[in-house]
Amino acid sequence: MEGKTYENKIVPRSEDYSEWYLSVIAAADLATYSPVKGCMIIKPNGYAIWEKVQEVLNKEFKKKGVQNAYFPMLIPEKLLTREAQHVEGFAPEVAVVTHAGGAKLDEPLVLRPTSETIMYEVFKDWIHSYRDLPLLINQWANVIRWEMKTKPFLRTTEFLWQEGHTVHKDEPEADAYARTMLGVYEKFFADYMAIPIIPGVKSESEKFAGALRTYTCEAMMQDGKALQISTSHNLGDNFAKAFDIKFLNEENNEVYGWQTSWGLSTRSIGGLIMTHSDDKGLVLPPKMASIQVVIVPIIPNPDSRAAIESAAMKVAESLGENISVHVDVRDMRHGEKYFDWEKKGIPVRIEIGPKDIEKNSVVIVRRDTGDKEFAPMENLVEKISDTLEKIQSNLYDRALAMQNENTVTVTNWDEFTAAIEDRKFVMAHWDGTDETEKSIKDEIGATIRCIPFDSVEEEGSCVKTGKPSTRRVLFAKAH
RNA sequence: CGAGAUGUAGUGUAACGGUAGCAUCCAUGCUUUGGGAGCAUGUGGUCAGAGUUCAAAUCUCUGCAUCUCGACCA
Repeated sequence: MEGKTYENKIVPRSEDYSEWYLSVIAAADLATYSPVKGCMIIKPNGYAIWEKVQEVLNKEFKKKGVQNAYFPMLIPEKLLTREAQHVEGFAPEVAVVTHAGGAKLDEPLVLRPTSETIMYEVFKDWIHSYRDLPLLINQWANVIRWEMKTKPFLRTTEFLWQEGHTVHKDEPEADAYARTMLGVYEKFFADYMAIPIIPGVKSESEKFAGALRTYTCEAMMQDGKALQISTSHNLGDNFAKAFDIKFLNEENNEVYGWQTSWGLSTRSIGGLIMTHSDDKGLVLPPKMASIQVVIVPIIPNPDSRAAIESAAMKVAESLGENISVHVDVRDMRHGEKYFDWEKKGIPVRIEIGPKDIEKNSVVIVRRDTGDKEFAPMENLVEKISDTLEKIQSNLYDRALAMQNENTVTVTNWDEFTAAIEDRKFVMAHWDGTDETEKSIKDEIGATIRCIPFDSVEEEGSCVKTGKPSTRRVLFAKAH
């Protein structure tokens, strides 16, 4: 991926949303372009966010009985072609290895675009009895999808993700599990990423290639566009039949397994950036920040440096182990340090200078609001913990308010097109056909993001065709 | 892959066919220090190849790359 570099300048959101996004990534030093087109180098600041994602999700997965494993990146081509819809969906974006070891391969190997096929090829040998079920496996991996157009985090040729794959004894259990895992994602986004999402079901045309049903988390970015930020699929017995995943049930009958798969990728970091950041740069929710508090010593003259820095260290120690803190002792002017940490999104800044030491207090500055206040040194731990919690909930509330303000319900085509052009999330009736969905997409560029779980059943008529409809679905332009 | 645009230090920009310059960044030194410091010195560049010309960053051709817009997508 080649492209413009932005150095330290943040392009205002109002000017160009896409450039703003790229400039925030550059300023916070999260990622950079790779010599390979479409790929991205995730730098330490960006990878630290991914490590947080891994930490939190692994904990949640364990609670649900999921075990981590790892499968090869190279998949024999004929495995990929086993499930008809799956091949059709992925064929255009698969990269293939044709030569290795100095010779042409007898059978080409594909670089995994997802791991259903290679996993299920061995799952069939792991499962013999209903007592082996459910099988709950997750892997953290990279995958390759040869996309036409890429953008850091949101869409890259190679990306990191976790993909969970399960086998169950019947369809209801599989469906419930797919829903459960979507719930894990929903909770993760709400509680950690501070991103409010709209959970729901994908329409037929938007569902995963090979799935019976796809559940999704859709989030609204600050430009009003939707981001599909994670998905969970009920695969039915489509793959089980293609890969011969069978077991003996309680009645001693040989039956097919019922499967799910669910994934969350580095795209979620893109969603994090686009949800909270501002014209000063990245804004990290405290629970996703590897550094939650930065202490900047204010040094009026070189002679006072040692004393003030040691005072700053003491404050850092006093915050204890539950708050991650960094003392910035670089040889820079403090003003420059402020800007540096602001663009990196660190939630709280503590300033400590001679006047503060004299008064036995510090200055606390919030990244989300910019609010500055003096805080006495006593009870500083409580004060900081409290501030971090406030920032976490404020970010969520702010994003939720934005989503609510920009979600509208419409009844006719004029209202519909006006709202879509105005970058709203639009709840509208739809006749349920692929043709109507496609014609809406072709005409105005909006797609059905999902049929929200909380969409109530009601009589209505499709905004495009006027045909009868039983519930409203969520339309929006998507990233 | 189709259509259009653009390629000059790390970055951002100048130069009629005639000495490649400015700013920033980086490095060094001094002075500064409660919100992006100042001065001095220094390192570093015409996308690649061919052609036209006394002379090419500039004109022509080819290639490559990037950007914007479409088709694809977690």
